[in-house]
Formats: sequence, structure tokens, C-alpha cells
Amino acid sequence: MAHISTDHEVLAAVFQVRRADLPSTDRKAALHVLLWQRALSPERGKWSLPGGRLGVDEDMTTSVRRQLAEKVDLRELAHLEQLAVFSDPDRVPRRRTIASTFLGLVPSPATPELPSDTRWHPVSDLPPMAFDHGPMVEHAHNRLVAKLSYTNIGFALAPGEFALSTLRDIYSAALGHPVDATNLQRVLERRQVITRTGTTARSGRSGGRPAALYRFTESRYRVTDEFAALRPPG
Amino acid sequence: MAHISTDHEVLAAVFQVRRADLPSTDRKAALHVLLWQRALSPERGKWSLPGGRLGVDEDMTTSVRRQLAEKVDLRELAHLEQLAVFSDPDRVPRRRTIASTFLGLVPSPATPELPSDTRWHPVSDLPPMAFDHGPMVEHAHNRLVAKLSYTNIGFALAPGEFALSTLRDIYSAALGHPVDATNLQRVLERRQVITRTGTTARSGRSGGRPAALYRFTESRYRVTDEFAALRPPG
DNA sequence: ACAAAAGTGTTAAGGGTACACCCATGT
DNA sequence: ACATGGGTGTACCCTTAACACTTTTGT
Repeated sequence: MAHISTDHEVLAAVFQVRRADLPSTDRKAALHVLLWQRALSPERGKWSLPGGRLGVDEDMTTSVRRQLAEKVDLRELAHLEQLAVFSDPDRVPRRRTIASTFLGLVPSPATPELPSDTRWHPVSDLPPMAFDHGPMVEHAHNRLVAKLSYTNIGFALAPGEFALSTLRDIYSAALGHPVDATNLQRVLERRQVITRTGTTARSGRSGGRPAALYRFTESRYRVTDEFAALRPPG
Repeated sequence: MAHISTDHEVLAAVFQVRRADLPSTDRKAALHVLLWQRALSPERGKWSLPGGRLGVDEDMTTSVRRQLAEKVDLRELAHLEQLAVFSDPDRVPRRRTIASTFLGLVPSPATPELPSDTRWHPVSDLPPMAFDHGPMVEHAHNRLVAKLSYTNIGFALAPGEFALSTLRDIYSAALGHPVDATNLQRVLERRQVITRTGTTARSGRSGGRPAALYRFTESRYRVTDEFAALRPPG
């Protein structure tokens, strides 16, 4: 059996909960993923995950961060974790390339400037994707959904301070189904994932009781409960 | 930033629940991992996970299976799944090598013949390990423990038919803490993970009621419950 | 009869969900 | 006063864990 050196690339599915970019349409918050459009063949015009080849003496995590820095402000990347490896010999043409995929998360209000070929796309409505990047996004999304239920990973999607209804919208967008703010509060408070700041927000124009503000207790990833929660209603 | 082609290896932590090999000692079943002893430098004499370099036109899964075939009878490998990638540039000397790790499971009664340099070692008492293979075993074990609680992965550790007390011993060895056979039965039956065969085992020499035999309903990996169970007592 | 092993029944505790109801603010 | 959004209380269900008790076998 012959052995060869193969290329190795890292690719990141970076998510953020955003209101739709389109001006007039439905302004509900939705989960978006960061993609760039290929200018060159192969797969010209299709959309790719950010990333690229692993450099010499580079750890994979270091490599992802370096390559993401070309697309987003790294200070806004609140979470980064390894996902699966895609190793099909024919997954891309020409040189054989193994891809290690990552999950990245950017908190909600931040809106970094993007290069002109780069854009946020709603996960529920992806453009034509290059190579095997479509399944990679799906895989990353599944992982995010799972971890929202038993870890404090939400800190990486939420602003520093937030009202519970805001947090509900974020969880709801990321999970893809409605979330009850009441129960979200209790689950996260019992697990001591969120803490009251003591301050309150001002009411909106249309009135309503002012919301208490919360923050995530820790900004470091932590498994909080082996029990899964936040599953779809029904 | 320069780019290079790096070597890529696959390594598998293959587990089996076995009684201790030692003749006279404590014959309780314990979780073991398959290791081989390095005959050559570097790290000569230390113990390694089976695996090796990825071949041309080889999928990683294909590669692991090929390389494991040199150590165990592949027909006995009931489960194989990808774990993490280890990419520290200095994780092994000489050529830079990225390692993709796998979790493999072999059912309990099977005792394949092994090459002379290869042996089952209790996970709780590992020999001096080569390179970063120690943490790899630990990582694989953690994954196994987690998945025992919310998937049917036990099928890959258990014999085709078994008494519940046997299954309890297997789960107990793999989890590293005592398991109540009563509750194990109810949890796995409710989830329809195990099914009664209708037959019963004969009693042992010392008497006792004959045990009903069970089998796993499916022999394919499946997530059975988002809820974690089988956590340590207390 | 007795010991040993297996299986059943019962209870308690914890977590999650659903939903009715009360509270505070703006118009 | 009323609408609007926020927050609390409560009741229910499901799952698991713990353990006492019964059943079936061998000696």
C-alpha cells in the first residue's frame, strides 16, 4: 500500500443570529452562516465556507483563526470548536485534500464589515454550495442545536447584556423552533448559566413592563447538564 | 504563509470488556483497550494505538479498517466512529503528522488472536504510552461513556444474546461505576433498545433463578434518547 | 430448608413543559 | 382605562434512581 502526503485544509461554519439583510422583508431574527463566493474555477460562483490550507507549524485552531481573520473581526469570535473530518479522496478535484471542519459563533449585535465577496446567508435558505460544504453547514448546525440544550454555549450567540425576550429570540432562531421565554429563564437560572445584572431595560415605544437584564455567568464553554432540554414543542 | 503537504495518520482506540488476563487475580470484567508495543525508535518499548498512515485514494474509515485488520478480526469490530483530530505540529518527531482518531468497539465474548506485540490493557491501568496516545484513549473513553447513556451503542460491546446481569457487568465496566440491573432493564426496554428473546439461560452451579435472555433490537448505531441516563450513583 | 440469583413493584425526587395569572409601563 | 410586553406561580408529566419484596432454581 502506497502512502502519500495529502493537502489538509480547515473550514469553518461561522454562525450568527441576525435580522434579514433584505430591507423590506420579514425582519425576524434568523440563524445565518458566513460564506464567500468563489471567483475562480472550480465551482466558480458557488459559495464556500471560509478557511484554507493548513500552514507549516500551524495548529489547526491557529490556522482557522488566521484564515477567519480575513473575513471577520476575530475579537467577535466567541466560540470555536472542532467538528468532523471529511476525507473522501474525491471530495474536491485536483489534489487530494482532507478537510477538518469547525464550528464558530459570533454574538448577535456585532456586525463586522465584510469583504465584498463575503456575505451572511440564512441557514434555512442556502445558496448553491461548492463541493461538500452544504453537508458541512448542516453538520455544524446540528451540533449547535444539540449543545444549546446541555451546555452554556448560548453565551457565544448573545450580547453581553440582554433581556430574556431577546435571548428567547436568539435561541429560537438557532434551534429553529419556538422557545418559551418563561421556561428558558428557569432552565438557565437553575443551571446558573445566566445571572441577573440588577439593571432593567427601558420599555419600548408601545409600552410594556421594562425587562430585567441578564448576562451569561461564564463566557467560557462549559457542559451544564447531561439532560437535554429545549426540545421542540409537542 | 507557506503551505506544505503533511502526513496524515489514523489511530483507533478499540475497546472491549474483558476479564483480566492475569490468571489468579480479581476476575471482574473491566474495559480494555487494544495496544501494541513499539519495537523501534522513537518511543521504543512504549505502547501505541493501532493505525498508521493514510493511503492514496483511501477514505479514513477505509484506512482504519485496513490497518486494524492487522491486529484484530474485523468481523468482530461492531462499531467504528470518528473522534477528534490532533494537529499539534510537534506531536510526533521528524515529519509533521496530523492524527485523526477513532473509537472502535468489539463485543465481549470474542477473543481474537493477537500478534505477539499486541495486547489488551485495562483502561484503568494503562502502560507508558507513546506520543499523545494517552489523552487519545481518555478522549475515546469519555465519548463511550457519554454515548452509553443516550444511544444504543451498547450493542457493540455485548454478545448476541445475554442475561441482564451480564449486560449490567458490561455497562458497569465501560462506565466505571456500579449499575443497577433493575433500572438498566427498564431504561433499555422502554427505549426499545433491548428485546426479550423468549428463551432463558440455565442457572449457575450455585443455583439461582434462570435468567431471561435478551438481544439488542438493532445492531446499528442509533440515538435513542436525548436524555442522559446511567449517571454515577449518589 | 436454605442460599443464590433474577425479576417485579413501589416510591420518591428531579427536571421540563404548558399555561393561567399578576405586574409595570406607555399612550 | 387599555394595550403591551415582562415576570411569577403552579400543576402536570415523564424519567430515573433506590430499594424492598417476590419468584425460581440448585444443594
